[in-house]
Amino acid sequence: MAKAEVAIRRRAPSKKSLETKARILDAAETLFARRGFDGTSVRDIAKLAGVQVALVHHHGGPKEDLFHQVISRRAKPLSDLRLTALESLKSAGEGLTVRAVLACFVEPFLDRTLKDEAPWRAYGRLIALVSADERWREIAADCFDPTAAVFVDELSELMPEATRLQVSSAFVFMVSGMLALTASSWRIGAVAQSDDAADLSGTLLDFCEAGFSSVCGGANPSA
Amino acid sequence: MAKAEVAIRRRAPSKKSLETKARILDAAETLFARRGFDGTSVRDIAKLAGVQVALVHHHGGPKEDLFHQVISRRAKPLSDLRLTALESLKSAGEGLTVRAVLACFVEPFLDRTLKDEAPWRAYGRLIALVSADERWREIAADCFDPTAAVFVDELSELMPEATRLQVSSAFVFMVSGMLALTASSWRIGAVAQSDDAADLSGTLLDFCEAGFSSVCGGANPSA
DNA sequence: GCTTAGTCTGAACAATTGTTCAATATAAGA
DNA sequence: TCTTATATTGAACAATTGTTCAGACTAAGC
Repeated sequence: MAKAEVAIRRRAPSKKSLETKARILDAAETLFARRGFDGTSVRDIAKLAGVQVALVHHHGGPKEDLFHQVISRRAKPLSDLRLTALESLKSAGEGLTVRAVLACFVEPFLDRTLKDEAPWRAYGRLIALVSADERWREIAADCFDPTAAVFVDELSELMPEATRLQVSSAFVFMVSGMLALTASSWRIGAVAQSDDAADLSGTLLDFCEAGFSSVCGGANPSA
Repeated sequence: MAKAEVAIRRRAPSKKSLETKARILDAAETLFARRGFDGTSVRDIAKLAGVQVALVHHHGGPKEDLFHQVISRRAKPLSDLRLTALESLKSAGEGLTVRAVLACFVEPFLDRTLKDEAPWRAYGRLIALVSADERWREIAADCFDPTAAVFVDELSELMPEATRLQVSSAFVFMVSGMLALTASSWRIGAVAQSDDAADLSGTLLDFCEAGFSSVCGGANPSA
């Protein structure tokens, strides 16, 4: 991350400067999502944010740091949404099914990236990009792996017969389906007409619930 | 595609020149897969191929055309593998199950991108990139949609209760899982130790067979 | 109100980008 | 063998890239 994070601040950043930084991150998020890291220039970001090129560096540091900041900015809130959903499900005492746990992971993401405001839509596509590119492995590990581990643990407890590899594999399949919905739902040809996001989300859960039970259920794993 | 494709040839290309072109496409494939379209420069490709920069243009045309050629070069053979597998399955008279049809689509791809030679591994990652980026929608439609349509048709016949949207959605989930295995199997933490590709391929089929039967089976779709 | 850390501007840097062109070497077709 | 279409070279083009810097502006903290 940028050295600005480490430097000793003698004055609190003004509200206006915080707004500027947010505007820069928003612009970067939009463009990185649309054209990828290498397809986006710092100048494009500056132009969209309505600021000078040097100001992007001032607030975001080198381009790679800026990218990292864009990813991590929404990662924490997203993880919180997922983990609190899981916590409240567990504290409910009943209904702790595989499907319900999967929903705690999938729905906070899809609710925002499919239906909600534009920034989250862009962020969704961006996550799909990051997850597909081994180049950003560190960023992905930093921002998403801890929460994913919690869910894999929970699922493993719910399906004690399954090996860790089986649960992890099924989890990756589910994540890939979730990201496909956000980033390339246009692949589902007819989907354009039916804009009911809840349907897609539900279909994904149907698909993955059955998939998990098949892969991680009590069936003979070697046959 | 390049105008070179349209131009009237008065002489057959020499064997050496065909080799050069193949070498350029190989280099482009490797680098595009590793760093994406924008992250790869024509000069990088030329250097890896051991030729002059201008020669890349001579054989591949503009960068976008070169990219298109790299994708389509292996698309035809791949489609043939899938379609002949499906044909021989159908002509066998029996065993025409959902899982068997899915295997006809998945296995020709995973067998090569997971186990086989390096060029196919790179190609697999490249397809994942193309599929995730709406920018290459035309290329993807050109190279893969026709074959995909055949399989969706076949699956729809096997599961007549399902709507086209349900089959398409499930199919997209399966494709996304398949691409995740090729391009980001590192996401499955422990997978590095078990290098048995057949296991992953089989796990994906288990997962998707159950998913299809859940989403496209006779269950009440609106409840 | 003064001081100055922090914000912002405008311009410039060197490096790299995709593409083009004239000239040379090579080999296919007569 | 001779002609010439094609393959290949080397150099150059203008445009864009990420980054930096000195100076002007603004407002936070005394």
